[in-house]
Amino acid sequence: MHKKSEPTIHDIARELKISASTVSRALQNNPRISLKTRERIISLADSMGYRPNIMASNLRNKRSNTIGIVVPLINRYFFSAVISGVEEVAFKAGYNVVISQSNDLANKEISIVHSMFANRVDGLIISIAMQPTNYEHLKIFRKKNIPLVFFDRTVAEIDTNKIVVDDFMGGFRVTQHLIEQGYKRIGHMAGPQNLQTYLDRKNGYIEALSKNGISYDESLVINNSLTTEDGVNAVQYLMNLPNPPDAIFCGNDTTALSSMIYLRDKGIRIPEDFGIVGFSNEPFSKVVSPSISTIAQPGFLMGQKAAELILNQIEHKEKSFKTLVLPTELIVRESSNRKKV
Amino acid sequence: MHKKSEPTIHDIARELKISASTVSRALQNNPRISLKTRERIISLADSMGYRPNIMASNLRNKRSNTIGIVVPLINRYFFSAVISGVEEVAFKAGYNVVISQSNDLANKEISIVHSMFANRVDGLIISIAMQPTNYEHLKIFRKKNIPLVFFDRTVAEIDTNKIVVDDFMGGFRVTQHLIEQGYKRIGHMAGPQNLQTYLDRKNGYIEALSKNGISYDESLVINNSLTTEDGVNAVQYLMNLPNPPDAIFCGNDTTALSSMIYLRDKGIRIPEDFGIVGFSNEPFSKVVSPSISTIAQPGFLMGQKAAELILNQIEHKEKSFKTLVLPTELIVRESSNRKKV
DNA sequence: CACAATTGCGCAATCGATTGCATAAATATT
DNA sequence: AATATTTATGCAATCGATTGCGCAATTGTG
Repeated sequence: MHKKSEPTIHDIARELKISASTVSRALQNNPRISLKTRERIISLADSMGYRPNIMASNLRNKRSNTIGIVVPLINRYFFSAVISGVEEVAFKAGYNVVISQSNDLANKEISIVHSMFANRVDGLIISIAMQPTNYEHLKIFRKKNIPLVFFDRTVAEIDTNKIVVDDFMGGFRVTQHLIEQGYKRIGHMAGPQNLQTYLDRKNGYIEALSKNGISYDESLVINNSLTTEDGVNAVQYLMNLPNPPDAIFCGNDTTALSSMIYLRDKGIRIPEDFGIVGFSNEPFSKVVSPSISTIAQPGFLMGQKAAELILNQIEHKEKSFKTLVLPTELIVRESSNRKKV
Repeated sequence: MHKKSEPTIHDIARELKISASTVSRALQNNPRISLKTRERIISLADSMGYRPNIMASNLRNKRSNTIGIVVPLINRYFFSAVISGVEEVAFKAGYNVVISQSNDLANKEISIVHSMFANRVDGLIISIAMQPTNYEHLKIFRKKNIPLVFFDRTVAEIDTNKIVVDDFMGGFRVTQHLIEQGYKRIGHMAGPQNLQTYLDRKNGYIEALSKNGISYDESLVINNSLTTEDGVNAVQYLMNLPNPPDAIFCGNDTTALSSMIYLRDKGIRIPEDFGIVGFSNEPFSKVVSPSISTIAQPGFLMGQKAAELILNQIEHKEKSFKTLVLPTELIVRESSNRKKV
């Protein structure tokens, strides 16, 4: 905070020998104040470099003009795209955005969410951490009726606004595409199965197999945390099976890449011998060689929608909840395109 | 804000038939309150689900417990890494971080910075927009003595804490490396020259040429905004010169990549016929093919340092300013490594 | 011209937590 | 036992902006 205290409406009032109420009203363009007085006030305020103390205003108005956003990791393309979208919409509506990252740890998430609550954010937008917990910290928001929006990774047992991409269709399309490309044994690297997102993708995968009369072989599905190392370990394991797969649908682009590099180093040709598809369309997936087929998730749009939803709840007291399902797009690139579609 | 108003210290006081002062002190573990009373208060506070209203506390204490951070674009690896570093340190110290992006537009930056001021952030960490302006909005912070830290893109005329990477050495090393690799005519794609960062890189480039007895040819230097398209246009232009370069030092990895793709499509072999080095070590530069040599900037570390500096100013009223110069690291990859070092 | 309606502004309480000073009670000191 | 000291708590002002209510001055109406 500032050493030299800032001018307040009282300073302006004293100078002009009027009351602080009048100053406050004038600055809000309240019609109860005459044009002449208002002009005197605004002109003095300008020359004094007056800036309203938003903390005081917020306290009185019982709102913080702030939206909280919690992501697993800020420094990840998809999440920073979402943040960027939220920020854009929120800023235009006169809101601030405070962000925090959970690092995918339940305890940090709980601590962050409590802090956001104590700061009286007007609403919270969150994509939950991988590490499972009981979500009591989030249920508080529902209990107190503070707008809450989940995006991407949601909590089924909490009824509120949610925005997800169509993970089921994403998983389905990826698998369908691999089948159409003539791959016969398709594995799947799934994420933590406590997250709906990853469950849906897997279900889409299973559905596509079934529709094509391919029996679902559970031994080809690996549940891991989708880190670079996990990717390597998983393909290594899969390729050592008696009957290894000839394609894999990876839960994200990171594992798609690390799998690809591992296989390439083993002399396996992509996509001729082995097909790979990722998920999320990280920027690198377009520029690596071979480029990686993947599912595009509209991160920026998702952020904008999340902000719009929460602003609706905050400002119009919208009561009904919806779950927005944004479309995903299959992007076919080299890593799975052996028929050169 | 909440419909059902939250319990306050007054509610606790009333229930316990004591004063709000006592409650406030007890919750701060003030030794003036007896253990017995404190325990009663804390236990009741817990059972009521009491959470202090930080806005009220902040108003009274004349601090916001909030650090503002402004970046050109959240959704860029380097900047989100910095944000991540700031967030980590700030959170541990009990501060919130509010972020905004300028989209490299001067007007949005001004608007954001004013908003941060009105919100009484305890300190501001900023990397300025490319679009030049007079920086009056930032000088206010100095005038009012609100801690201000520049990172990466700084303003020379404002005396305050700054954190930069050693751009000069970065530019120097890149150029030296290209020379050592036997490239003879080295071009440079420089960014907007109103930013010190890019000036320093260019000066490093010039110095390396000079040290190696190579005359500086201004026609090989292009000043642009370093977008993907700029990169294509620049190499296209350079390659059409009567005496084109055989290597280029690009101001960022984005242009290095787009240049590379353009040249590859023209049948020019990288690095055999033409050497390319970028700047910033974007994640993709490691995984593209050929992989791109670049300069690593420690974004996360920079964020941590920025947060430490500003917390020092806020909490210990540190008066002296320093400019931290973080080391850069040349990462030699395929795009410039024709001698296979 | 008397009364009503409108306009312009101020008083004082409020939001919730904090804190200097005062007071009361308990304990220590001589 | 009387005074000094310590301990425990309360009173009331404060941070800066907002707003319901009321009052006075101005303008309008019959």
